[in-house]
Amino acid sequence: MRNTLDVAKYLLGKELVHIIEKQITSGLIVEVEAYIGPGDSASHAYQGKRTPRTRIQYEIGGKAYVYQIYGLHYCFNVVTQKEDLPEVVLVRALQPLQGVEIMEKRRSFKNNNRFELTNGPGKLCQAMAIDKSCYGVDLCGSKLYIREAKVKIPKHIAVSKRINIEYARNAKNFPWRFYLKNNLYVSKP
DNA sequence: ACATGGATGCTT
DNA sequence: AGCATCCATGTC
Repeated sequence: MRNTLDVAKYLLGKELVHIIEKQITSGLIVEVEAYIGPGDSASHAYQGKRTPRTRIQYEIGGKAYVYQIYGLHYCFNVVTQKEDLPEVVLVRALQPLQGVEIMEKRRSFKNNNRFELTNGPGKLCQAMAIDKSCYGVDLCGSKLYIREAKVKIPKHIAVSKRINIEYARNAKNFPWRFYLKNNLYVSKP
């Protein structure tokens, strides 16, 4: 079985697809972070915390963990492990592929830099219309799913510490952020 | 550098 | 019940 750090790296270059009433949007995953359960003080499941929000993290891998943050934005994660092992990969940035105009409309995107359409966890959820209704969705299904991309992009993986977890005492410097080197759609730290 | 924003999960 | 927190973003 793959550990979550391997899954995180594996997901880079894969295509995330969301189909809503024949409106297709998709993008290549170019930036991710791993959140590794009970021992990770940055994880929502730190110390085995079970709440209505984290429930899905304890189910079998391959499902969507979506949560709202700051009352404003959603974040999309992939549950990665077997039952009762709450580990996830947060998707932080996409390289838009299909339905760019739909995404721009959802984001009220005007004269902005095209690299800023989906270069952040909240931005990509808005662009892909991922919200609470996607909580727990099977990512091997046919509505919101991840697949091997037909388009291939360079897969040189860079590593860094995770973003915006200064509160996470011991875990804040863990090198669990992975992104594609030189890819312009990666978020700006 | 700062306001925004509300669900979430703590503590009483 | 009340309250501090937060895996951002956009605009200042």
